[in-house]
Amino acid sequence: MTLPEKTVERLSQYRRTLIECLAQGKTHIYSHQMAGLHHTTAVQVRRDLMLIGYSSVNKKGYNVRELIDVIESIIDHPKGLKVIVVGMGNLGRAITAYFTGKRPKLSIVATFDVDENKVDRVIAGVKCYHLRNMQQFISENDISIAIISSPPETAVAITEMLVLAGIKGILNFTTTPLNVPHSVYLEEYDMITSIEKIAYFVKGLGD
Amino acid sequence: MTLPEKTVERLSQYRRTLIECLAQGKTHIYSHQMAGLHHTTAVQVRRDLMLIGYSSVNKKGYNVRELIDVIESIIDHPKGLKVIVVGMGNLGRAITAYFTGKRPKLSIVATFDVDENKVDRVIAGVKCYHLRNMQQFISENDISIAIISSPPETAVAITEMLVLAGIKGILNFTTTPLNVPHSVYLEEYDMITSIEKIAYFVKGLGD
DNA sequence: TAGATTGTTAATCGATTAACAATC
DNA sequence: TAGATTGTTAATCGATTAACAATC
Repeated sequence: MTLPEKTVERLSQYRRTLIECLAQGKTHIYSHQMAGLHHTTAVQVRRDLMLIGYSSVNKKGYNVRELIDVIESIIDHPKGLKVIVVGMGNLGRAITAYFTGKRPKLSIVATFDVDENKVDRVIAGVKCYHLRNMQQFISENDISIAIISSPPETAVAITEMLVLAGIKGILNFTTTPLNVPHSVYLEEYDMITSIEKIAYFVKGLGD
Repeated sequence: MTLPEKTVERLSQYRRTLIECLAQGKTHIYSHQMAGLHHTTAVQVRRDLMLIGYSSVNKKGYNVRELIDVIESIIDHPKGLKVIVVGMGNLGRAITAYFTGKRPKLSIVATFDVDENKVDRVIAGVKCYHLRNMQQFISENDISIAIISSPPETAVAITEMLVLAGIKGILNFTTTPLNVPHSVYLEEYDMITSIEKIAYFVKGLGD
C-alpha cells in the first residue's frame, strides 16, 4: 500500500507537532486542534489517520505518543537512511546545519564539494569530501539519498554520477530540471519559481 | 482570470528555459521539446499556453522571444515588486545571493537580522538592517514580499510584524506553520518534510 | 440523554491526460 | 498529399470536502 504524496507530507508535519505536544506534556490531541496548527481541516486530519489505520481509543482525541509511533512506523525506514549533501555553498551549509540531529532515522553522513578550502574539513558539523570520491563513498557506505545544492550548471553531471553510484532518492535545489530513471525518486524545489508564483498571486489579491 | 497554481509554476520554469534557448540562438521551440526539458508532456505545455492565450503562428513551434514576452506580461508585475529577506543565517544568505540579479522585475532590496555583526553591513550583495526597523522599512519602501529564513521559533512573531506592516506575500522557509489573513498570499517550503517524503517513497521503490 | 468527536462513504473540485479535428 | 504539430474538448485521475452514522 502506498500513501498519497500529500498525506505523507502532512504526516511528516503532524509528527513534528506531536513531538512538540509531547514536550509540553499534552497526552491527547483532537483532530480539530491538529488541523488548526497546520493549514488543513479536521476532516483531512482524520482521513489521513484513517489511511494509516490509526484510530483513537475512545473518541476523546488521539494519543500523542501512540500516534508518533504509528507515523514513525509508516514513514521512517526501520534501520534509518543515510543522506549526503552535494555542494557546500551557503545553501549546502544551511541544509546540513538545519537538518543535523533533527531526525534520528535520517542522517547526513557526508558532504561533497570541489573547493579545496572545504575538502577534508568539518563544515556545519559534517565532514566534507572531494567530489571525485563521491561515487565510491556512496556504494561503500550504502547512501540512499542525495541533496544537490551545487551551482545549477553542475547539476546534470552530478546527477549522472549519483544515479550510476546507485542512489535511491534525490532532492534537487538547483534550478536545472533533472531527468532520472524510474528507479530513483526525484523531488525538486525551485526557489525562483516559488517567489515568482507569490508575485503572480499577490497581484491577484486585489490591491 | 486567475491561472491554476501549477500552470503558474510551469510558466516560470518555461520562461527560464526559453531565455536559455534565446541565448543559444534558437528562435522556435516545439511543445514536445519544451516538455522534454521539464517533467511534463507536450499536451501539458500546449494546454498551459492555451490558458495564457498564446498560439504559434504557423504550427511550426513557438516563437521563443514572443513567448518570453507573453509569459512576462502574465506573471511579472509591470512596475516590479520589492522583496526582503528576514534572517541572514546560511539560508538567508543563500537565498539572497542566489536570487539577486536573476529576475529584473523582482528584487531583494533589503535584509533583516538581529545580530549586530550583520546589521548595517552588506551581505550577499544586499544591505542588512536591524529587525526593529523592518516594519517602518516595509511601509516606507512599498515592500510586497518577505522571505522568512529565521530560526523557527521566531517565525510567528516576525509574521505578525510583516502582516501589520502590510506585506502582500510571504515565503516561509522555517518549519513553523504560519497563519495569515486572506489578504496575504502565503507559500511554505519545509525542507524536513521534503526529505522525509523522499525517504518514504524510496522505501516503496522495490529494493 | 445531548453534545462533541470520530471514521468512512459519496460527491465535488482541480489538474492531467486521452482523443481528435484543424492546420501547416 | 502525408506526416508532424497544434489547439481544444471530453474523460480520467487524484485529492479534498460534504454528509452522516457510530461512538463516547
